[in-house]
Amino acid sequence: MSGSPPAGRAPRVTPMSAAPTDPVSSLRRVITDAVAELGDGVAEPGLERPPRAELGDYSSNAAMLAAPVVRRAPRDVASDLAESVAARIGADVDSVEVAGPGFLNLHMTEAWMRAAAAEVVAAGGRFGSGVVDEPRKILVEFVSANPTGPITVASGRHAAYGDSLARLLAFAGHEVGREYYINDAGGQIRLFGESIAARIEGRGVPEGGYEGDYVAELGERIAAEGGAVDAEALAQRGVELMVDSIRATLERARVSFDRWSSERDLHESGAIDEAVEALRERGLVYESEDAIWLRTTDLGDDKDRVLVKADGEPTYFAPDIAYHRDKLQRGWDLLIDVWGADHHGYVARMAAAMAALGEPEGSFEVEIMQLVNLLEGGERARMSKRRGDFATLDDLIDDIGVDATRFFLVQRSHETPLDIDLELARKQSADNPVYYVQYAHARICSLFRAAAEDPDESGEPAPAGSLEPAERRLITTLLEYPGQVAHAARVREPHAIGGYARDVASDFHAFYRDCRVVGAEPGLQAARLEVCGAARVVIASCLELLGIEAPEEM
RNA sequence: GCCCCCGUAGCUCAGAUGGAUAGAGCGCCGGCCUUCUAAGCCGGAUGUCGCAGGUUCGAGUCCUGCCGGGGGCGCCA
Repeated sequence: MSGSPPAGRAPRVTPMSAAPTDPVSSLRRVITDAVAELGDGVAEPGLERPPRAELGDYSSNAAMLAAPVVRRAPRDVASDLAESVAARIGADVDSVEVAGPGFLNLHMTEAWMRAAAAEVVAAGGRFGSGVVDEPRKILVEFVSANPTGPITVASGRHAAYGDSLARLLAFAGHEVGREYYINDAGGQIRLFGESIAARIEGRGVPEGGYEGDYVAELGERIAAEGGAVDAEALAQRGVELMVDSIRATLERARVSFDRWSSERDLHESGAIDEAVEALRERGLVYESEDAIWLRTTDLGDDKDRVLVKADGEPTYFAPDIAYHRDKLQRGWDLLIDVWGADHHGYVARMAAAMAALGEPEGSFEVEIMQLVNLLEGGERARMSKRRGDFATLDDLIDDIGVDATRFFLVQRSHETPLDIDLELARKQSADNPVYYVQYAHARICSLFRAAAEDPDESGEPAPAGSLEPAERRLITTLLEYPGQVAHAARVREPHAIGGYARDVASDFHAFYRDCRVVGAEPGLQAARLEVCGAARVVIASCLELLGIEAPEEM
């Protein structure tokens, strides 16, 4: 495999350069300013939703944080802050109350709520984006499954996670690249070629070789093409075909890459030798027992590691270092690698290598993925690429569809083992969270269609007292979105977006029950439609981050 | 032995710098369609947050030890 195939196309979320303002950020700023007046040294106050709606729309622990600094009782500080905050916000707040141990509870006005919904609609697809303080150039490397077999469900989880993470980081405001590293050199590839040769010749595959039916199919296909059939040529051609097939599967899953990097290229270009040389210049390389070692113990690893084996062949480690060096030389300042749990023991070594290359701490991260189990009536399927009995990502997509596949694969934190209940994933009902969220979106679109038939052209403002609790709750949840994005991006957890989307859908369905939209009195229909519009913006945005379609009707 | 992850409702899991009465889904029981999509909504039951200490005005969250589960510790990739 040489060269880089063109990147596939997937929907991208537009990154924003300037940090936008949003209603919640503005409130947060007011609190911060009020606290700053009390003196220095107070930690950044929190602004969150209180546990019960009666307590207010927003709650801050500012007074409790300030109390020890100014040496006064929390509730005492709180009452002063409450006055100051109320004055700063002005007409948008109904009241600022002191509650419990010293919380500041804010009750916002109806007008503020409705204006906030309008802001969301105005921001559209940009709402929630560009929330990161310090944008970085981040390269996410993920999947990178060996090109010796089809993409399994486990690799599919890497794909869904890595792709959503890349979308999320870009949306949050980082510059993001996505890359697949093809391990097209070394012993496994040799074995792969020998396995194909064996199948062509009708022999059994060699010890530890690849036995799946796809190997025989590859053999037939390559044999039909004619040309050389030695094991090395077979391996090369086999890898090419496998990579094509892997790319097709991933694109089907709406996962694309900006670049496919080849390990073989690193061998041929001399990049590996250069990397070893660079390490040698730093005095971290030595020879022992005919092998070449990297002194990783100086950099946090628990033993030194071999770069070049006694037989003169590089280990897997050496090209990996060369590859990471190349990524940095291409201008990325943070490399995020998504690895399987079985590579956990490799993290310290790679981090040591990065340090050996002189990279500052914080320029390399590894996200470790846990396994996926498919459940069907309690039965578990174990997945192994070496044998022929694995479950492929294509199989899963055929079974439950792309949307459900993507949603379920990022439903849990990537570092937690995942069980997928196929029966549930197949179900087209409210039990299935994918359809639950999509249905909310379709329902909103349906409302807009109905409203177009019966438009509210009164131009009146919404009547006073018309903001129902369910409506207030929905708007407040929608306004959380920028914070949700910032948090999910910071902790590299796109699954949080899925959970949040479900909350939005749930609040929307409750709103739908309590608040008549089409046919409401003049002024109110338009105002409520604005809330629906805001909900549609946020749900569509969440779904896009997850690579899931937002249907207009179902 | 060393390192990493995990232990929260019957099940699967959320719980962001420590904050108010620890949440959701599934499952179970019972209700709701002559009005905007019932792929929806509402109500009900269930917790020594693995155990024991410690720090704190306050601990599921932080610290220490222990118990239990998973994974990793190759001149394989």
